Amino acid sequence: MSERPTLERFRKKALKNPAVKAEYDALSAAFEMKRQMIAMRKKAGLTQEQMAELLGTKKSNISRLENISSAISPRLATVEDYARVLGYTVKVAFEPESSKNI
Amino acid sequence: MSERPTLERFRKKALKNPAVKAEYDALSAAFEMKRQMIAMRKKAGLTQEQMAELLGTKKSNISRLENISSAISPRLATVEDYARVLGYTVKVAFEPESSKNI
DNA sequence: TTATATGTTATCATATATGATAACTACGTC
DNA sequence: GACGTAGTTATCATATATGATAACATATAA
Repeated sequence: MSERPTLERFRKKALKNPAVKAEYDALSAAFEMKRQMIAMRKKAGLTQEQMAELLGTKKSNISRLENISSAISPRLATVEDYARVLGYTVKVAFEPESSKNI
Repeated sequence: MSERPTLERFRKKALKNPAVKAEYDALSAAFEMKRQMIAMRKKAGLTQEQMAELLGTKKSNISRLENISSAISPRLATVEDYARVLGYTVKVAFEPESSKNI
């Protein structure tokens, strides 16, 4: 099996179009989330290397996790671990698409 | 390499203790999130099988995703896909642990 | 009873996230 | 220039999420 015809597949394919990717990033939860994660880390006065040590990993992995342009969609547990060592908890909320301007 | 000494490892190990697991579930973002996901699907009047079709997968996978007791920590993209077909967007928020009672 | 619908669970295969390492850029500072 | 700091990127290995299939439980209806 080479390609699975899922929404996920479509997503990956569409993201190869730079214009689509930019639009998608702006809408994706990951985009704003990563910005918040970086802000939290910096507010705590930590470098990626220090953050990596707190999480038992390496700075390169933290960089990948925080990178906006990264194609990875992290596991919820990874985001929770990151937040926890900074003293935060994670809340996931769902908003109806129809409610455009909150 | 058999065991990686990460927080994730610790988490997996601790979860084998039922009491720890119950406590952890109550605190984990995934716990409440999955409850919301199920509620959204039912509000839309969809079965797991219909949901699976919308997402290009199978009902057994939807069941696993929605299952509270499941040890899986889904990818953010998976949660977003699930929400999208139901007409929702996903927001991830971080709350300081010190703010106990919101 | 026999179906049918809905959801669960187990298993295996595949895709993807994550870990580790190394090399690299860019920036200051000396 | 050399040196250190902070972050990035590429690569490979491993862990885990996800896909598909099948079997199962349970309820409801006929």
